[in-house]
Amino acid sequence: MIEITFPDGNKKKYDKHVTPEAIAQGISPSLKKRCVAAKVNDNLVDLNRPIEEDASLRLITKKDPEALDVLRHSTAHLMAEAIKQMYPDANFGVGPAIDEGFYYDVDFHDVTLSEDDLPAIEERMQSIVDQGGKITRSVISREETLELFKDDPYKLELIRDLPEDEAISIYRQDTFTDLCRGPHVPDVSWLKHFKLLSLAGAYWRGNSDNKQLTRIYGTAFFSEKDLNNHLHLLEERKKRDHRKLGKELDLFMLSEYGPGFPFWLPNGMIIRKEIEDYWYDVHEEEGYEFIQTPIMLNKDLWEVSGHWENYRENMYTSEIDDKAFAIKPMNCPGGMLAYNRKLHSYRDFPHRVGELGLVHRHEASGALNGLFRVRAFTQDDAHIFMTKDMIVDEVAKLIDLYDRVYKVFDLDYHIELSTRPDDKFIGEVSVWDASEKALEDAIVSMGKDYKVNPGDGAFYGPKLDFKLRDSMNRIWQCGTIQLDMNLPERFDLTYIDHDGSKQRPVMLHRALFGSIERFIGILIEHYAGAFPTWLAPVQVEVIPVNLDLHSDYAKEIIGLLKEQDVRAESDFREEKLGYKIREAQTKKIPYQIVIGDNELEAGTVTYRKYGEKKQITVPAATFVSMIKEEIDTKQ
RNA sequence: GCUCCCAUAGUUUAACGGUAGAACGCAGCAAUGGUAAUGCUGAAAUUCAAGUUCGAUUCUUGGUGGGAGCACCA
Repeated sequence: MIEITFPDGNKKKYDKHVTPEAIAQGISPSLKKRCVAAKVNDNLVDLNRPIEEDASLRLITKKDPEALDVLRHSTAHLMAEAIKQMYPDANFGVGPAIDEGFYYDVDFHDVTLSEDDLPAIEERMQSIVDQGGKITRSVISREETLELFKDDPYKLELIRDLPEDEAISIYRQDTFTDLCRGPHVPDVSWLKHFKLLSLAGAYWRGNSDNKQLTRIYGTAFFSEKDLNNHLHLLEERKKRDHRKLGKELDLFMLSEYGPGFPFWLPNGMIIRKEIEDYWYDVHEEEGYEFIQTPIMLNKDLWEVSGHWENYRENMYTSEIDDKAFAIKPMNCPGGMLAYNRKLHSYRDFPHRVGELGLVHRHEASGALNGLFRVRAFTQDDAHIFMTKDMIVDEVAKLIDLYDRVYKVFDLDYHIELSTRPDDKFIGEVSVWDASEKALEDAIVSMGKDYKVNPGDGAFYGPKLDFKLRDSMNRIWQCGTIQLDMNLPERFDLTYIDHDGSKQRPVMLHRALFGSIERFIGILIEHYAGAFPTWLAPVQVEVIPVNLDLHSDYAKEIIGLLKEQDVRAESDFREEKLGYKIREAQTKKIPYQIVIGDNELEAGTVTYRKYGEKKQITVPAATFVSMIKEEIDTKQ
């Protein structure tokens, strides 16, 4: 007999070799039906895997997050089986479950697959499912495995990399056998709701020196409904694509004359200026000073900063008067020069210096993507100089600031702490430990949760990253707070301490939006182009019912709004009311006002808010103060 | 940078290797209106370079740009 401990702490005796499936069945047949896999001593295993000794057991049902991974991994195998049947020469790389689905990397050799081939593979997958079949696991010897996969070069490579003493498991279903750690669903009949989505090249083992395989992406769910919801989400993301909306709303453009160098158009400029003004306001309140450093500086400076050595391939260079210059890829070196222009006292710390700095980086052509990845962008940078014992308070203050600003944009976030890399780092381990502790203390003091990424810090210091979640469930890294132990040394930064001695300040880099360009790209998709009133390029569209009778009153209303700096417009073309209303809607203007005889006589306006159906008539002055309030509070 | 895919008026798009067609937008004319498209008329396009062909938007090669990924991303 062995003893099984359940998640609620209950213990129960079972015969040796009992399977999780049998245990589930014993509890209730309906539970067994919902079970996908099990966690035995925290290892995810198949339901029919016998348990040999005392263990803790957690049954994984369809509701558990791990269950989707199992399902999707099994669907990847199903896809591989279908592909093997259709393309017998295909060789397989790896085929894991990922966040929203799965993929499998396949070497089709001389065959080039296109997206048009995916439906046929899907059909084959479906017919395999229709035939039904168990998925079974077996453990075989290394020699047997090597023999079994002798025609699969990628699998052989994976097998050779497995530790000598590790048991090698394979999974079989019907005609298909794959090297796999598992676990899998017990039966292919579980795999009903899947969809193949796209394909693209992917380097074998993620190394650009290796051959490129064809990666096929797909997704799978337990129910038709979940699958459809996910497909709708993907469609909605496509609809909100900032490149599409940016064109429709005339916010920005890209030209083939400047790949990766965005142009800001009048509408986009309004949004950008609002955000920058807000940034200056809020930082001024927080005690920041502002600078702007040159875009181009002598190569000697980049040698001091280390960029010439470490970042050269991403820098644009030029010559001035026979001297080598580089366009800045980061703002910090210029900021260091500004700091060093004079002596600093501990009394002036923390010394906070902000810069909306335009940087240029030569990104690989294939990396460019709308406003998300560009070659020229504005960092909302700041450098803060202080003493060691100020770190906790200052970082806490920053977290509070970030928290407030992200709320304004209705963006959730979580914090990740990246710590000292294992090998490549500068400075003393004890200093690193203290710095990491300071960052942690700051987070804790603000009552925030965080996740640790061990070894993910930059070589020059630990950092906090702020990962935003948008309305389409995507994660974006925007904010960052990084301690820097490198540049203060390289630029020999100092301050005068109490006792008159020269000391080295602590410095941190921080950005709230990261890149203004990218942040606006995120906002476009987050809001689906329907910006909150304070950001909207046009805030009010005034529509007269009859041009002859109501134009003057329309102009009067616009005058009232403009007096309060509300961006109001009217279209005095000879078009029908319905036409103008439709246009205001397609432009996603927050407020449309219709005025006719009724409004003219009563001195009122009839407004409708974007996204709502109801029409409300109020005195003109009431409307003005209402919208003014909404704009001022950035609702 | 790599693999695959794509490139037609300002925008979205149609055209077996044989006259480039539409919708929106723009301009002109008429219609004067109450919550998502009034009608008529007009101007407006084959990404660039080479090749195959009697003839190329269509086929081939290359350039440029874009997309999906990969790699990259202090």
